[in-house]
Formats: sequence, C-alpha cells, structure tokens
Amino acid sequence: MIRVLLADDENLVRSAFAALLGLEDDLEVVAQASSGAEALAMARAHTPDVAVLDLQMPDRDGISVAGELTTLLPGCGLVIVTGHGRPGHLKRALEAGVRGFLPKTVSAAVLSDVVRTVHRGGRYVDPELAAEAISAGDSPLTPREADVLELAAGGAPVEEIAVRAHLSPGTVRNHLSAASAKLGAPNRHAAVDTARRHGWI
Amino acid sequence: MIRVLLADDENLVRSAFAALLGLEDDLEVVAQASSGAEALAMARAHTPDVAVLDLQMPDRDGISVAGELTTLLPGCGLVIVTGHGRPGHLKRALEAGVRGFLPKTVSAAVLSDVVRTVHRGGRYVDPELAAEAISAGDSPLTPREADVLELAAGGAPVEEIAVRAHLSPGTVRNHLSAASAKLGAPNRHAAVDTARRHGWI
DNA sequence: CACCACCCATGACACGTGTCACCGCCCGTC
DNA sequence: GACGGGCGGTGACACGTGTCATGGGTGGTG
Repeated sequence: MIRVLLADDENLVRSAFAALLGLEDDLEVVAQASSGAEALAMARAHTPDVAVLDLQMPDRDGISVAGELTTLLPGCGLVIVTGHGRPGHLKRALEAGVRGFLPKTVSAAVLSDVVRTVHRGGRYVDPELAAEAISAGDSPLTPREADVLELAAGGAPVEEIAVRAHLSPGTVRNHLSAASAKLGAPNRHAAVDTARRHGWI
Repeated sequence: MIRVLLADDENLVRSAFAALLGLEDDLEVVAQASSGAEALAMARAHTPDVAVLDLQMPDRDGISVAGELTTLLPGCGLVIVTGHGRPGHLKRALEAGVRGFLPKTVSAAVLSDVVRTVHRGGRYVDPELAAEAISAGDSPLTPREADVLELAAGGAPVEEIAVRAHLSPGTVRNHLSAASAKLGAPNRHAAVDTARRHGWI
C-alpha cells in the first residue's frame, strides 16, 4: 500500500484527486493539506511515501515545499502537479528533488501511474513540458534583472520600482532595458509577459 | 438519476470530478468534454440534465457555452466552476442563464449538492463571490474602452493597438486614458490589471 | 595581476505615452 | 427640437520611458 499526501489549495480539486486515487487498490490518501505550511505539518505527522503537491498555493510555492520535504523526509517521493506548466518551474522543481512533474491536462490514468513510478524511485516528466524546457533553456536574466522585472510586473512606474528596490531610477531603467533586449521584447511589459511564460520570474 | 455533462480542458481535473460525482448514488456522468465546442456537441448528443462547465477553456469561455446551451437545451441546469472567481464573470454568467456558480476552493460536498439544487430548479452562488460582486458593481467602462483595454493587455504599443482596432492612435490613447481614470489606475498597464481582477475584460 | 561579468549610478537624447481642449457624428431620450 | 452620452478624430504639451555612452566598485577566474 502506497501512502499518499495531497496538497492543493483548491478544496474541490484536492478532494476530487483523493476520490480518483482512492479508486486504486494499492494507493491510500493518508493526509490532505490546503496550503504549503499545512503540507509540511501533515508530512511530519503522517510520514507519507509520496507527496503530490500543487505548484500554486497561497502561502508558498509547491517547489519550496518540495525542497524542504527532501531534507525532512528523504525517502518521500515528490510529485508536482500544475495547471500551467512553465519550463522554468520544471527546472527549479527538479533541482529541488522532485521526481514527478505533470500538467493537469494529462489523462487520469497518468496520475496514479506516476505516483507508483515515483514510489519505486523512478522519474516522470511530462514529455511536452520537457521539450519546452530544453528548447527554452536557462534564464538569460541576471538575478538583479529578474528582481526588477518582477517588481515591474504590476505595471508600476519606474519611480516606484526604484523605491521598492532601493535603486536609482536610472539603474532601474538600465536593468529593464537590458532585460527587454535579452528577451527580445519591445518594452518591459511584453518582457514581463515573456519572462512569466518561461517561468523565469 | 441525474445525468451530468462535465466540461474542463484539464483532463486530470475533469476525470477527478467524474470520480467524485460517481461516488454519489443519484448522479451519473454521461458525457465529458475538454473544450467548449466539444461540450456543445456532447450536449446535443446526450441531452444531460445538468452541465458542469469550467470557466476557462482554450477555445471559448464557459459562459458563452452556457449562453448557447440555454437556447439549445432549455431544461438543462447550468453550473460554472472556476479557479479564480472574478465578480464580473459571476454577473455575466447569471445573465447567460447559469444557476450555479462556485470557485474550486469550496469543499467537495458542495459540488454534488449544487448539482442537485440546480437540477431541482434552484440556484447556488458562492456567498463570498456574491459579496464581492455586489461591492464591485458594474463595469464603469464603455464597450469600446473595454475593447481597447483588452488589446492593450499584452503590453503592445499604442500604434499596434490602433491597427488592430482599426482606430487612430490618438483615439486609442483617449480611450485608454479614460479607462485608466475610471479605474483609478496610474497607467494603462495597472488599469489592465484592475479590469482583469474585476472580470471586466 | 589582468580580465570579465555583474552591479550601481549619472547624464543626455529620442520617442512613446498620458492628459487636455476641442472638433464633428450618430443615436436615444426628455 | 434640444440635450446628453458614446464614438472617432486632431493637435499640443508635459512627462515617463527606452536607449546609449560612460564610469566606478566588486568578486571570481585564468
């Protein structure tokens, strides 16, 4: 019997996944969590064999939860499930020790199979996502450029970004200009869009 | 026995919902679709009692599908399920004849209850969403302003928006300026953000 | 050590943008 | 018919932004 921990902030989806996994004879959902913090607490309490984590959760990223779980429960298999799979996320997830990564668009049979595969010590990455990740490659942005671009995401004027990043407005514009150029975007707003699509911010 | 149609582009979620509803004795999932067009075709073929539609689908909005279904199958109950519930969507959905509207954050028991309620001719709207919708009110934007703002969403320069909307650049700027003022935003990018959050575009 | 990449900053210029005043057109309402 | 509101357009001005050249500081690498 494989003991599974489920974490997803959307209660309806999480319960539905539980129902789906419950149909399998060799799987048992032993704990559920609706946030990253709760997931860690549940993991400590129930020591599951495999943790299935949603990428987007209100308090913290599923990937950061995964990173902590690798040290907390080294034997626990980690699977990330996500709505919109961005290449950058996949890379970060694998670095965090995640061994299963799949978008919610895959068919139902895949999920339970992946849980079994990961439990056996194997890996599974959605082929389409893997292809995208390889073609997209690493982020061309320097850490500071990514920071500034992140702050520019809400459509804030340069002056405000400068204050929030403790930089001079001129430097902010330089970083944004460099980022836009690297991303082939005509302006920072399109650059934000591109960076988001690739999971670089 | 209540015959249910399920439509959601995320196969995993849709199958999971099917498993969840399948646990109920009085519910039967008779058809599934992964796009708006497919949902309509399935509805024609299976004439379900209740249709459960995801708000976001690749080809078309769940609300527009609902609007078409009201004329196609007047007796069919309509339920919209959504990840991020925006007030504007709720209003548009109700106008389209939808009688159930709930975010994916609700607990599992709610979904099957709502299906039953809607089948009986009743209504269900998530209380939190309803409160937001009332406080948010109607869109202050004129149709044209909403159009132009929509085109500005990708971060495109004014010149490009003008071409795509068949307008002069000056007019585009006037519309954007008016929209930003109405939304209390310092620039169009923040205005896009605000309008999106309210479901006005 | 020299070199290079990154970081922060300044100043200057050209261009995109936000704002305003003002124009005409159409359409529905009082 | 007068009025008001949405729509499309023009022109002008101020400001925000994108871009470039330039320079200084840091830390790691050959």
